[in-house]
Amino acid sequence: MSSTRVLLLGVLLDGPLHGYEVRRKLELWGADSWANVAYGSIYHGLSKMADEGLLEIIESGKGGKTVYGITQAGRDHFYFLLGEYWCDVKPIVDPFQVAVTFMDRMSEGRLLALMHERTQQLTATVGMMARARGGKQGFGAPRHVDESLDMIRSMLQVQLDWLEQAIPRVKDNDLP
Amino acid sequence: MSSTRVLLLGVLLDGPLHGYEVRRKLELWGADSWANVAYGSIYHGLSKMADEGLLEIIESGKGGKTVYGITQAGRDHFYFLLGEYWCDVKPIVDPFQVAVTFMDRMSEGRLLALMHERTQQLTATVGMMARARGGKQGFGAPRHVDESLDMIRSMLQVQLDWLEQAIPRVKDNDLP
DNA sequence: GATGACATATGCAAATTTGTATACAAGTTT
DNA sequence: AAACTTGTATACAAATTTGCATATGTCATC
Repeated sequence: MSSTRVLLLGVLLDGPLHGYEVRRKLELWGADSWANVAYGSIYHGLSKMADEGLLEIIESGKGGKTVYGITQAGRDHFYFLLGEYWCDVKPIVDPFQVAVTFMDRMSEGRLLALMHERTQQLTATVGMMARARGGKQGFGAPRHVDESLDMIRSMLQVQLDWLEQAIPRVKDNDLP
Repeated sequence: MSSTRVLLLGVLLDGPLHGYEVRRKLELWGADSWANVAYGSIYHGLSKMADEGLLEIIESGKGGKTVYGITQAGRDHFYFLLGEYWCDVKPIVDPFQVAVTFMDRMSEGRLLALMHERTQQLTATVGMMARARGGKQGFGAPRHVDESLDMIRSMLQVQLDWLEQAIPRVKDNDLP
């Protein structure tokens, strides 16, 4: 199961919002770099949870915006899910590892070229994230959302470190 | 988009297999700890890609097993996707960061309890992964799949390191 | 006041994923 | 050998996600 529901419920804890405001808040938090919420899913998620009684429709804009608020059942469910997310070690989904899995399917030349290319991409991304740090508070984002971004940055650093030691190994035919 | 397609195509590179064999191979590679392939999706993915000409049905078992092989179009598509996975820095989806995002929604007591609980869970998981390292080669898994598991272990270590420095900060009211 | 460029805001069909039900073979216990 | 557990193997309905199509508002500029 994805994290869409917790995110939607969590965003609504402080008061009713309509779909687009939810989206903005998630963007502000940088959720797109550590969660997987396609913005199209927001509207489905909201209306589904309203059906289930976790949310209620505050203002049904016929043709316009629909404002959703969280119900007590919704709050309860949120705290239940939150507890799970804290306790359970769920798998971290890293698309790069799919690439690594098939590193033996390419010629050494192509592999090394791609490894260098990725090193550059990663360095740029990590640098950008470091600079972006703290820039969101001005727009009302809580201070601790930066903690998530720091962790993501460290995880990208793990990829960088791996590349750094793997490149010489590939050259020495120690890998794959 | 998820990584189901590359994984299925990649698993079939070496020769035709039926659905359950694909599943076993992915399990052997430890794919469930860094990818998100529900085993139910395998059958859909295979038959869909067969429709699209990326795979071909080698042996259509009416009522029994269906064996799929990769076509040239499938190989081409695989290498195209693989290039993308190497170059593009796609978001790492980490469910724990959802938990961190809402750390300000709990009492300090409960938060600290959950942080300790997670520290323990993580320590256990990391230990298990360290011990499991290398144990799969005996069953025909390529040596470099361990590289993925190492990276995942390091990423879990990032969570541990974060917790270690965050716990005192919470106690000092420096967080959230 | 027309034009264009953006930001705001939602909905939906098509594609995908999930969880579970099903079936049968093989082994093993009683 | 009947009654079980376990492993093998697939399919499917229901739920979810995705990418895109569709409006509408607004602000500047010519």
